[in-house]
Amino acid sequence: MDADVIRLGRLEVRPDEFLVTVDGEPLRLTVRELELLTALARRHDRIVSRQELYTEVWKRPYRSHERSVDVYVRKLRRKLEAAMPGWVFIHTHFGFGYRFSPSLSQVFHTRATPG
Amino acid sequence: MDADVIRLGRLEVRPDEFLVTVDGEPLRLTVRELELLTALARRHDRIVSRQELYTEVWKRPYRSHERSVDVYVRKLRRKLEAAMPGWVFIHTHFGFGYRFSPSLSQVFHTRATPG
DNA sequence: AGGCGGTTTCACAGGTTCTTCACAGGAGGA
DNA sequence: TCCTCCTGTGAAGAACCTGTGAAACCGCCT
Repeated sequence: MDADVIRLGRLEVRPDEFLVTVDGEPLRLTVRELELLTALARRHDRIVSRQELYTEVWKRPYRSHERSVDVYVRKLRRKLEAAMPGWVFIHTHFGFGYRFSPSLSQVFHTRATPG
Repeated sequence: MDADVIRLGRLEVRPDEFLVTVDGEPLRLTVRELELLTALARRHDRIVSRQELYTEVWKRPYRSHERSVDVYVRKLRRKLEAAMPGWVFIHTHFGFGYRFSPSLSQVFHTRATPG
């Protein structure tokens, strides 16, 4: 069932080993965080609904108004940002769900307003 | 229920993936916009009444004087025109409804009126 | 029992999208 | 042409969705 390794640039996810690394350095994640990240990474570059993520990770029926996915997206974003500053990983698709696509943040091109 | 892919020239609609592309580039649509475009594209080259579109997309009974379909046709036309300038996608059939048929705009052949 | 790390739920703030309205513009018939 | 009905369109408030900190909850260990 588990793919061996999901490699996305500097990020590596090894579900079978309960391990995620950035530049080879392990990321300290909890069980839920790891499972959600794995579910997202397996579907990288595709929009995935909360329902699909929830039923896969939490293994129970999804109720609308369920916010656990959002909360764990927040936790993942924080840890991923800390490990790779300036990168964005989890993109929100309003009304649809989330999409996992590591990409350099636009913010890095801003500068002080001239004049 | 959902057809996998609706392909119409440079346009591709993938309802199951919440995705529409033009020349492979994703189009940024909202939920309603995607649903209406999907409903239209599934019936391409046929005239479809507002009532049929409304009951399929909005999933509630249609009232005459309902203008939501018109408003969303406007939104779709704008985004499609931006993605493929010079093309017309949604044709109005006065008194009947709309028809989805990607076609090159007549405007491209106009010139200053002679005489 | 108390502490601890992790998970779930809650509440509110902040955004985005949807619906409705009002008026302008256009089409078709008399 | 004039009248009526239909469609195009911008705008505003309603409705809905997401971000987020923090409290509540839970199982485990000491």
